[in-house]
Amino acid sequence: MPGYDPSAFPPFAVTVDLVVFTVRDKHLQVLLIRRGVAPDQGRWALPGGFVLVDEDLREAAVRELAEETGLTLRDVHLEQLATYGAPKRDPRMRVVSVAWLVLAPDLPSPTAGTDAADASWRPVDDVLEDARLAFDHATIIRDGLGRARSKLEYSSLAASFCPVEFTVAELREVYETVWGIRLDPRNFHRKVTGSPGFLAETGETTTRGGGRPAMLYRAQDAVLNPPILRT
Amino acid sequence: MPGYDPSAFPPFAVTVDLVVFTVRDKHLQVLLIRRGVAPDQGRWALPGGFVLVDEDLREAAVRELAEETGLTLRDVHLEQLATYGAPKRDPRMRVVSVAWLVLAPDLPSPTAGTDAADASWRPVDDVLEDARLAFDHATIIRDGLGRARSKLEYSSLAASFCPVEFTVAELREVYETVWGIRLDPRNFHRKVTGSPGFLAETGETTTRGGGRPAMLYRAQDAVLNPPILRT
DNA sequence: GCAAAAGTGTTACCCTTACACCCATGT
DNA sequence: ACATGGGTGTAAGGGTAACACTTTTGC
Repeated sequence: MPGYDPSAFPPFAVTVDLVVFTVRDKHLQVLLIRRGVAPDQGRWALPGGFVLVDEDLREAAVRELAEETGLTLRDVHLEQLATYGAPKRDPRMRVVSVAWLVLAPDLPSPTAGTDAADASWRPVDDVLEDARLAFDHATIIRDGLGRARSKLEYSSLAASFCPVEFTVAELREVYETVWGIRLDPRNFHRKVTGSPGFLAETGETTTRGGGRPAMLYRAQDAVLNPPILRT
Repeated sequence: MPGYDPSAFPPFAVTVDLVVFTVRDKHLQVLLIRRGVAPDQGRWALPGGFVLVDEDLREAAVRELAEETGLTLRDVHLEQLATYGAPKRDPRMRVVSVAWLVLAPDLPSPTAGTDAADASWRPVDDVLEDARLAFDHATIIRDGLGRARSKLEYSSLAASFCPVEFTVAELREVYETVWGIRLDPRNFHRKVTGSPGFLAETGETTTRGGGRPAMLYRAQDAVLNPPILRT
């Protein structure tokens, strides 16, 4: 492989696709956009777009996130998921797409004020059942779901689904929703409040949710060694 | 974003880079190739190359693996690592590289009979210290090392570093080398032989390594739920 | 007072850990 | 016989899981 010859390699288009998850109404939901043009016109697709000439991949993801949802890095967790580049995944041309996983809190109308008028939250389970998704986006969402589920186990990422200040019960609901299981509220409480580096007390309480006032916490670090209980 | 206009998006070159790890001489080693041309001439680099027009990304990784090392999917574990596309990572042009993690057994002369004459195994620790690596390949290797270390914990991937038939002690040496720790041979033995779906007995034994003959095993499934012990 | 949710105490159980001990080979 | 590594037994300790119980609010 001697020095590069511009005509020696095929040109690709490079895009970013965003798998934006949130927990809303006791369901894990993913942000989708209805395609207005062919191919796959009328189908749901992941938000995303082309990477610009002088733009890093993460920059492109952040930009598209802001353009299509109004969300910023202060609001969400963002990490690279995987890259998809099957030759015919887009029938028009050779497109390689770098997919990003975004975990967002259930903000009020996160898609308002954007140009993506046809964006909406859809329950992940439903979406993967019908699977009338554009391109290979069903696969990408499936991969994102797997990543999200496994990462909750050994990180404190669940807090990314919560507002800045949240209660232990709200955090527990995230785990229960994403994993589709029930957790013992008492053991869960002990577990997360006893994990150093996970939660930081705010000193304030709230009675949203009813019952005895609950302590409000903020997320603290990032990774924690022993996994969160699952039974 | 109306229909695609071929002149509306910038063209990229897309490559694959391979982070091939093996355990050799009690050290985790990575396969590197000395660059013969500018830029970064004379520096060590990861094996890799351009993705072809009608080729899937994984196909490209498999092809490059065979071309540069002679290894095939029957020999190794291969999984996508991450994608790197900083605008100036290659000074000549805009290159997006999809990196793949390869875990290979310590085969006899795996680079023989290939066109990559300057390929050689280098201890990962040394490589990341000097860091006279081409492009952003130090970052890629670091990411690959992190992935390999964490994946050993909750998968049976360690067996990918072993020959087809291996002893429990050989498997243990993989963990000890990759994690840089010592494991209790007796507890380790109980742990792995007691994990259903991890090891399959061959019925044969070997005395390589000395002492009492050791049972030979083959790798069985892929994932196992409880993590391997680390103390 | 009563319902509802927050949070604490307690105990059985299991898995890990540490290490004593026996087994089967080569020399 | 003895060294070397393979493999089993066993008991202490720590974390999990299940659940009784107390606390603090709203209605």
